[in-house]
Amino acid sequence: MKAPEFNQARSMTDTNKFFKSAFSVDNVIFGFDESDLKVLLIKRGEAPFAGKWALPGDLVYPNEDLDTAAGRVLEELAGLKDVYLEQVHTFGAVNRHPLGRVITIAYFSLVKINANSTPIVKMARSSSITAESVHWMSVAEVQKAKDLAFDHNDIFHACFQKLQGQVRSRPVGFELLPPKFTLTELQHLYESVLQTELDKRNFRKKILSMGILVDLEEMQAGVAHRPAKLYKFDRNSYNKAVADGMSFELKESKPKKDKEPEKKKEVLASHF
Amino acid sequence: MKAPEFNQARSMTDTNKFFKSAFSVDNVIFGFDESDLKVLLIKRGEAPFAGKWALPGDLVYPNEDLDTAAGRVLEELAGLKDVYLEQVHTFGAVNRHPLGRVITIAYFSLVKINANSTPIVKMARSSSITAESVHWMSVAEVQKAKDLAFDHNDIFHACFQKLQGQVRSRPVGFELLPPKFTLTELQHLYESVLQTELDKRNFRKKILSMGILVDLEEMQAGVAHRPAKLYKFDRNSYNKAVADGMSFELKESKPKKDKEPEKKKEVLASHF
DNA sequence: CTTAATTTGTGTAAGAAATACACTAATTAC
DNA sequence: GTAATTAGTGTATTTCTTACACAAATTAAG
Repeated sequence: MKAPEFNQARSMTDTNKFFKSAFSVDNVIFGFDESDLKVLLIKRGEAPFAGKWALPGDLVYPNEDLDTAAGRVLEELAGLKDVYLEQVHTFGAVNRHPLGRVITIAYFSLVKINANSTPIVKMARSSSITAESVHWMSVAEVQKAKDLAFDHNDIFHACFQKLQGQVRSRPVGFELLPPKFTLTELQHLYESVLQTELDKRNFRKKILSMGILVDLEEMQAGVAHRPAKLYKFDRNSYNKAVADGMSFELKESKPKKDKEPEKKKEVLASHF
Repeated sequence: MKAPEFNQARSMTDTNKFFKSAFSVDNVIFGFDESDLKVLLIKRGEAPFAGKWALPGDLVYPNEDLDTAAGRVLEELAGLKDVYLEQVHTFGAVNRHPLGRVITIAYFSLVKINANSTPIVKMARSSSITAESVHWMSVAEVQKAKDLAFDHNDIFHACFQKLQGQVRSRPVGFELLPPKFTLTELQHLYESVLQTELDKRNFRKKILSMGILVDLEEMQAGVAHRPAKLYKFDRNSYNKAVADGMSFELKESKPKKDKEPEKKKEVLASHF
């Protein structure tokens, strides 16, 4: 496995062989639409895997930092800058790419779909990302179908798991919401990401007790029912609260109204 | 790092700029010695950074998986196989390596220093890792000095943080202990990794209540005081417990016997 | 302009988990 | 056999988590 290939490579006159490897970034772009968690996928226009859905990604330029490359994918694909971006894992199985040794650094990013009329799916002309089409697909669907190109099912899975972990322990959920949001929207977001149900009163009590939301003294407009208060996330308060030892962890689950009480309750929060 | 190969690469005719890059793995190898958490470092024998301490690492062979490469570093350096290994983060700043574009995938691994007379620091003759010497250095020292080669201070920091997180939420601590251990040893391990003090009675209550340790009905030998019971970690019980919703999280801190009660108590467990 | 439909917003009691804390028991070294 | 050292153990208090139901605000439809 090691020495032979290596020596072979070293003694080869064609030094290209040894360096016939490259690295790419792939980006699992999450968005939250009304009440559904979605991922942005591209339909591949060329081989390999032509016609298959895949994660947007690109080779990293020789002079480009990894985070920059991941951000570029987002910008070229959707015209979005300054987006929450987090590196997750590097996938480097020898045969993961049919055309050669390409390892890929996986990122996830969080964007506000609703923000202001979704400029998404406007690929820059200059982009080196080739896609036949671009589509927001529901996370549940991607999870079920497991039909992405390359090893992108694994990558998606790792990134979604990472997102779930982060959302439970860091204030990243807000990145998926518009700046002003209602507590119900926030709760639905958590429910989508954690794929569970939460108790309304307990959720509100907990999140408000952290003192990281500001009541904007403003009401939701244009809804056909009692309007909700609008809040925003306040990063300063958050930083202070953390410095004072505030701890965040969402764990609760709604009672199952099924037949029996089943086994245990604690569906969530099985750390360890 | 691997100067020869790399120079070869640089001198090659620039057929393909995209492939003029390489990837390496770097491995933060943790060990627990009596009561001290340590890291295995190498002293570099050649430029760049000759004479500096660095993390052991190597270029990844063209036909080698990333995890395999990280494992190989361990094996060549210390003759250790089947060691706990976890990928942490990929560092790819354009100028992180003075000789060219080399991104590195960082791993941490957990080894049992005491196990049976520490075969560590016996570099395989065949190894392509060049080091003048190898040394177990205390984590605290590395943290304080911040004097490692390349961007290895950042890498070390990321890996140590990851270890701290994992140890709080997964049963990885046992990888640092011999198969049979006392509860006090286990507690000291946690204290070293989390850099805090824990309350003896609460620690025992908690860890025993999880039902993941087996009392070996055997006593510590060769100590000049009351001998302690020996335990081992039982992975089956652990898996069962997790399936039943058992949750692990270590949070407590010992009372400070300082002057004042200071601000808050909860020094640990500031997730979020 | 009344009624139906929808969603918001709120409190409390019971149970579970976390925390703080100090002395006796077992062993070896001298 | 006495001193030194570390192991081992229980409880009360406080804090956090959980379970749970109804009145208030608004729009849409008749």
